Amino acid sequence: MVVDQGSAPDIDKVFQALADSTRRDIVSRVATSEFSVSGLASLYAMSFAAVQKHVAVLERASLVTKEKRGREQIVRGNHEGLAKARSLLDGYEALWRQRAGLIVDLLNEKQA
Amino acid sequence: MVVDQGSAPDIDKVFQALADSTRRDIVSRVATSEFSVSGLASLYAMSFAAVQKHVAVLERASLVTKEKRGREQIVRGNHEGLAKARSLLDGYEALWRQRAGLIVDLLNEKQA
DNA sequence: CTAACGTACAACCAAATGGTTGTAGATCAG
DNA sequence: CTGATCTACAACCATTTGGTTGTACGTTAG
Repeated sequence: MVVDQGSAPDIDKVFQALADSTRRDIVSRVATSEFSVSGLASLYAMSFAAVQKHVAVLERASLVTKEKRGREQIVRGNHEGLAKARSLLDGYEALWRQRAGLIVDLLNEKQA
Repeated sequence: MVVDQGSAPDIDKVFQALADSTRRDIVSRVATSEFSVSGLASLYAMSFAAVQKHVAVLERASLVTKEKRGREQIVRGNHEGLAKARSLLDGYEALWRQRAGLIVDLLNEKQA
């Protein structure tokens, strides 16, 4: 398929991970600096375990990485997942722009 | 501001909508041509009602629009929701590039 | 008019999600 | 060593999600 970049389950994980405002906030914070999991947890009005789960979701989506440092786990932004999502949306954008001048579009109007 | 970035719940809906491969396939198909809901339903190995629900999710996320034509509902791509998601991801990308410690940054990209 | 088609929507179900509390293992400070 | 801190993970709960079937209604074709 034209738009497909990476396997569907992986893309599912990326968008699913981004579909939560707490997780998006974590992504934007770790994009510019490092945080321990507990450092992140102190920012939100929810339990440590809840934040831990959010970080795990982001990690599975390749949007962040964790690295053990002493007794802390340092969370950093990971470009990989973000790039996946962006390239997919760029693909849709390209399709969309392609549509404007497409005569085939008119021919296919009744097609199902 | 040129592009409205949208409220958090709206963004939630867009990413949530994109976190399903059937819905992403619908988005890519209606990006270039029109489909009735039943036309879309014939493409997937699931019930009409299931596809109807997927379209409803996409519509609530402003990723598609529906327009009644006779007894059919014509589904078209809508640029609005897509633009929302893209501008948000572009924002993350910008944060990422602003990040201090650029050497470490580049090393991380090599690994990915 | 009648039958078939396209849609809408409700009710139901299993699984996933987002949160909680509690327990336990490492690691650091004193 | 002891205690505080950071993390991991299990169990539990309410809500949402993604699917189903069934019913109802407007629209088009014959």
